[in-house]
Parts: sequence; C-alpha cells; structure tokens
Amino acid sequence: MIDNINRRILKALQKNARISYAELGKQVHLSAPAVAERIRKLEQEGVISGYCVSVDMDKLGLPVVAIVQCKVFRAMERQFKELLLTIPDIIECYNTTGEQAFVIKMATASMARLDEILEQFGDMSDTNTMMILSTPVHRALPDTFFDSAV
Amino acid sequence: MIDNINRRILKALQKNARISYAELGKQVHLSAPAVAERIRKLEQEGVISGYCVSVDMDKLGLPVVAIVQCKVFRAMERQFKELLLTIPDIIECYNTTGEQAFVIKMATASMARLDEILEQFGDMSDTNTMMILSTPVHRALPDTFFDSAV
DNA sequence: TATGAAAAAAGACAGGG
DNA sequence: CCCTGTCTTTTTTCATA
Repeated sequence: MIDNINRRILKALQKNARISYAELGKQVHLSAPAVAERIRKLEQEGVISGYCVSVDMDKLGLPVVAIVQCKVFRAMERQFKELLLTIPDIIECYNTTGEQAFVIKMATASMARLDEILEQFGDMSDTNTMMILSTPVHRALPDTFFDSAV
Repeated sequence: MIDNINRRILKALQKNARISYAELGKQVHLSAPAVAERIRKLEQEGVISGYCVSVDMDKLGLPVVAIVQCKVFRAMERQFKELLLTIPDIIECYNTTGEQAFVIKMATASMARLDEILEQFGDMSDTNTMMILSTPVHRALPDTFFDSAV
C-alpha cells in the first residue's frame, strides 16, 4: 500500500538507507515499531528490493566510466549475451527496444582496458561509446513519485 | 586505504547496505568496532558516498522506464540544461562525450507522459529513445574490483 | 591500527487501544 | 494499524596493546 507516509519513508531511505527506524519515525511522525512494520511489508511485497552502497569510482581506481550502446548483429544475440557474462567491468546492463540493442555501463581501470572490451564488442555489434563526463542526477526514484506527498 | 578487507566490506554492503557491523565482522573476520571504524573512514574519505534503496518501478506505478539519448543542438546546451531541471521524471542523467550528448534515464507513469517529455526534448535536441525491456545487471561496483580479493 | 569492555542506542517483540 | 513498555542486540566510545 503506497500512501503518503510510505512515500516519505522511501524518500528518506533514498537519501540514506542506513537511517534508524527511530529517526525515520520522527520524520514521518510515527513510532519506530510502526515504521519498522511498514518497511518490513514493503520489503516483503518486493516494493523495496534491496539497499545498496554508493561509491566514488575515481577513489576506487576505476576512473574510466563509459556508456556503450551496442546494436548486436542479427543472429548473434546469444553469443553477445555470453560475451557479456565474461566481462566483469560491467556495472549496468539494459536490454532495450531497437535493433537488438543493449546499453551497457562500465567502470574500468584504464582506457586501455575499455578499448580491449570494445574490441570484443566490435566483433558482434555496432558500438557507440560515450565517456561519462559528469552525473548531474542519480537517484532511485523520480521526483514525480513524491509530488503528491505532503 | 583499499585493502582486501575493505574490498570485502564494500562487496557485502553492495549486496545489503543495511547489514549490521557484527554480521559484517563475521564475514571479514574482524570485530564489529573494527568494521565500524573502517566504514567510518571510507565514508569520511568519500569512497562511500552514501547508501540508497532499490525499488521496483512497476510496483510503484512507474512502469515506463526509458533511456533517452539527446544530441543537443549547438548553442542550446544552456537551455537544455534548464529544461532538464523542470522534468521530475528523471532518475539518472549523464553528460557524456560526443556532440553535446546527454544520456537520460526516466521512469514515468505512462507512455503518454514519456511522449510529453520527448516532445520537449525534441525542440532542443535530436533524441533516440530506448525502452528498457530488462535489466540483466545493476550494481554499484564491477566484479573487477573484487578480483584481487581473497 | 586493532582489540575488548562498558555505556548508549537501536531493534524486536510483547500487550493493549 | 498504531502506541508504549521491556528485553535483546547492536553501536559507539574509550582504554589498552
């Protein structure tokens, strides 16, 4: 059940997923057990699928972050999917509409490593590589979701 | 300092950011306070930039998730950036290399709403819209990061 | 730095409205 | 569906190696 209170709980969790139930309770004017119970239900229903950590790629020695769009050649989709499984540099992968299209986000240690991967992709697809210069927005939920919340 | 223990802490946090320090300690064979201290430092150094919640867009009534690539017309970049600020449906936005290129991920309530946004983009850019069919991979860190961990 | 113990806080679980 | 208390676990702080 997604009422205003759950919307505000999700908003707070989006900002800091390690916040305590007591602190969440203060923000939504509910007791800690009431908040815990709501979150438990959201998890059980699959509305909340997990909690993850956000990291700084530069500080972890993975400064080359790129988005690669692959238009996989006909009849090579199966092979391409197998190739994807062998590339540990991938952090996001989307299967999209369009001509056998994949959008892949990678974080690599160097341009040389990125190039190595792109060569492999090149055997099975037309690739379009975009280096990420900056990330103005990155959040779990769009602001539209909170528009109706008080 | 990114040693093997911190790598394993980050790996565990990636899987579940709400895990307790005691449980983390078990996994990396360290006491809870030792783990807490390491995490505090990672946060302070900015290696860990935050903790977020993962949600199911379908269950939240935002079933239309798309990636839009925008090649902004010359001299319209400033206007385009201003337009972006007015669109609350955006969940990710990347400024990339290429001809004034942006890659934008949106979650909207309906195709009609997506179309409405694309029309606005169309005034200032050439757009290429890809509907996300599935998301085989979505994680904070690439597997390469853990390759050297014991 | 890492550890270990004690104080403080948070979470889980009752009974009751 | 929520609140308040109690009990347990976890977190934090501090002293020590």
